[in-house]
Amino acid sequence: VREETRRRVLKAAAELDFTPNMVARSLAKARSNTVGLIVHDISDPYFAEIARGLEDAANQNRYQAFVCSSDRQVDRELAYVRSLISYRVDGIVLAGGAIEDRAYQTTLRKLLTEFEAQGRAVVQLAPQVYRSPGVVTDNRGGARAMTSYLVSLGHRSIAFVSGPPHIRTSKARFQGYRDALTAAGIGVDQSLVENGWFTVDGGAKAVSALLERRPDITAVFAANDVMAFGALHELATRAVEVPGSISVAGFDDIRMAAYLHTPLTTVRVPTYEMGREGMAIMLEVLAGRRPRLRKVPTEVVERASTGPPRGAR
Amino acid sequence: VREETRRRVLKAAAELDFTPNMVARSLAKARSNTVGLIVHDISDPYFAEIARGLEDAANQNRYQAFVCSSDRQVDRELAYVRSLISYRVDGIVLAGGAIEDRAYQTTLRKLLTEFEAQGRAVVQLAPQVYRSPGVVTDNRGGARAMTSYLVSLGHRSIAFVSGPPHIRTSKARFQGYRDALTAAGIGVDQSLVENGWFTVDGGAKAVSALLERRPDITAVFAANDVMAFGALHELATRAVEVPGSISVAGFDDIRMAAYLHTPLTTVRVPTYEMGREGMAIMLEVLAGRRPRLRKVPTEVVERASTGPPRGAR
DNA sequence: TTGTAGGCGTTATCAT
DNA sequence: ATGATAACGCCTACAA
Repeated sequence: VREETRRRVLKAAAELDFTPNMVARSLAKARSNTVGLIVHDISDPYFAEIARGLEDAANQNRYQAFVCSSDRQVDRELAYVRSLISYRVDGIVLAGGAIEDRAYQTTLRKLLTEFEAQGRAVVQLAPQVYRSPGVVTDNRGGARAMTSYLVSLGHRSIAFVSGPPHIRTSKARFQGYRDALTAAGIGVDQSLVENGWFTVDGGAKAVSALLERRPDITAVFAANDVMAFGALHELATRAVEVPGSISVAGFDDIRMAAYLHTPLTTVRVPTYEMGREGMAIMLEVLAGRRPRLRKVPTEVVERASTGPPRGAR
Repeated sequence: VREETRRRVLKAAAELDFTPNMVARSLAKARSNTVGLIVHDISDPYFAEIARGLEDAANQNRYQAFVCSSDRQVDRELAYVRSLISYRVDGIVLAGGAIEDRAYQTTLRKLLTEFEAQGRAVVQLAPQVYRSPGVVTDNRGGARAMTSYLVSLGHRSIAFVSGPPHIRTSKARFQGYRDALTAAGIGVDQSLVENGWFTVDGGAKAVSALLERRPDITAVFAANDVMAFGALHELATRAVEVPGSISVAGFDDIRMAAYLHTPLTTVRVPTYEMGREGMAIMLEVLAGRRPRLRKVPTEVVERASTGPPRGAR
């Protein structure tokens, strides 16, 4: 381009304060520079942190991100996927764990296969049944490590507050709990397990139910941090000492976890980084490469909410 | 439309599994059915809850929402606004408080005025200098009410953990604090005020600094809940009893506030509803109406973190 | 009721 | 290096 022409064009653009129209560009290029992020609930700190990571990476690459909260409902999830496809997003990031539902899975696979066939990208940030690149945490391993840690502290009656039963992540974390108990020669007792729906309130209620049923428990392992919050609150309400009387552990290491009155022992999941990484992987796919699904290791973060069982030593 | 034709079209559409192209539709209609939500940080629970409210309302009206975290930086904020305009969003929702910066304000006004001139909508969910419909909370009144409440409990040395100085919301909440102290015949002492940047960590550090400087304080009023979290944590670390030795109050009433070890006394702000309402207002504007800026009252929610000053009774 | 032409603002292609 | 033209997929308007 000749220098003078260049100058003239730029000047004219400035005078008419020309604003490029991404819609027209998207239509012409068949690329929209947008991503869709499907989460279970953007107001859940875990997903909010992932969203922030994804957004930062997207923004740095001149992408805009749509955020979609499905509340783990299959119809809403599919409606969002369809909508994102209509909007011709370049990629879809599945941040929540797979929902176990046959019909849903079939439809989802069909939609996403077709989507990818058009040169677009699907990235997962939690175990999905649909095969796609992404980065997922070792849910089972993390839960196993945490349970083993509690066992090593001397606990034998460890309650488990689980996530919703139809979510794959819930199942994996429960399996890790079972693995460790089995390995320690302690069986899994169903009366020690209660669903907390991955919510604060659910966590509080679950602990309440568990205490009624099994007053002998010395530790509570909540399958995510928000439920652990609820659990801690319920215990505080009942004036049960933590960790003196009951130890509490969580999973995810959301930012607030370190700032609780009794800082929470938990399994670290690098949420923000996963979000960033998710976008990076998407760009790779769009560039024609074929990154693999990566599994990031988890790590037990010991804080003040856990200790030996009461009566011990 | 004739019934048979209709059937034939639908059948053909199904066979070719036709997916409407929103990009093309947007170009043709000059309406994209998308909204941009600009927040300070989507991983901050306050904004995440607003986002969820907005998203729900958007979704129900077949809109998709872009989320943009500016970190309260003027350049990022403007870049996001420009980007959203490029993407031809139908509306922009400003969820964060105004950033006090002359050049930024001027540019923002220019961009948004032009944007609105094209039949698009701007909605504010926090006091902006740009005039637009929306719903904002009574920050000053809420802070005044909370401070008065603390005074009524008998407190005289009330520390204030403020938000970033260049944010209008910070200023309003500080003014409310000052109003109440002045009304009570207690002057504002700058050594009782410390910036906590609206972050958990900032809140913890601020309390730390305040305790060094003014060991005589009997109450801490944090200008938002996340800073109050940090404050509570710092106090717990130092084994300072709450509310026995020091009372703590927050602002916003984010969901977690009720679930802390010591449930937090705070000023309720209906975040989720504000998000929903923001989208509703936007649709009104787009429908040609001219809704006014609404102010929602705030309310002090008394919980366990506050009580009379130590020594009193 | 159905069919057809033009335009939305870009990009890509092909001539000049 | 530059200019002209045909897509991109949908919508609106008008004609048949």
